Amino acid sequence: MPRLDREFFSTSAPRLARALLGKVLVRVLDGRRLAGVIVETEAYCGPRDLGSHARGGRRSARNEAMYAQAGTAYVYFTYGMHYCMNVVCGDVDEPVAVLLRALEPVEGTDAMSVLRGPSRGGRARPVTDLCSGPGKLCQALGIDRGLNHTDLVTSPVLFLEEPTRPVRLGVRRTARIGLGNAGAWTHKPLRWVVATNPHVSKGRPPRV
DNA sequence: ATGACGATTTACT
DNA sequence: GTAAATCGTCATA
Repeated sequence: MPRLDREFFSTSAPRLARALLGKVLVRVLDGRRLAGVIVETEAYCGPRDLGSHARGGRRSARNEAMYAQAGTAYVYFTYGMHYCMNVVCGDVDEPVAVLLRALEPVEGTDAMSVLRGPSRGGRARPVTDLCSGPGKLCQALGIDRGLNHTDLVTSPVLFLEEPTRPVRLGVRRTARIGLGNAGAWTHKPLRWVVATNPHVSKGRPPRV
């Protein structure tokens, strides 16, 4: 399927967050394709956004990728044990990005299951537990700090594609998950969810 | 140098 | 529902 190009990513965070729903995230690992349809995203809207790592214009080694060109991956480590992946958008030096929060696995689910590790009792994980959260999807696709700054437009191992088939969408917007005190930005509807899809994160069920 | 905390997940009461 | 796990980053001194 055709890859998403630079132009696709060169927009605002809210527009990209909406546009990414239904697109396919592909990770090539050991020559195998691991892929999932994006079903949940969050927009981070620049220096004014008090929920963003770039709030107040913060710029450091950790969030440097947010300032790169559209189509760059921003992967960061958090809580001492999890990675989260963003797709950078906007212009160079403008720190705006979209957090990928959940995928519906479509290729390589067996490999994802291994990467996620055994669930309680050693049984196989339900497929809905493979990529239903920002940390989970990074673990399931083998995404870690080594992929920070990856150019999703040109990389052979991490990129985005159009879906093979049209995706049924029932899009809802809610407040973002897990923010500390983000002031007036805490409750802005900057999370996009395919509400009817069982692979969304458990953070906060969307109203249907 | 030190301490608080985080765009989370999991297990346990 | 509550708490533990676990460590890099950032603010404060």
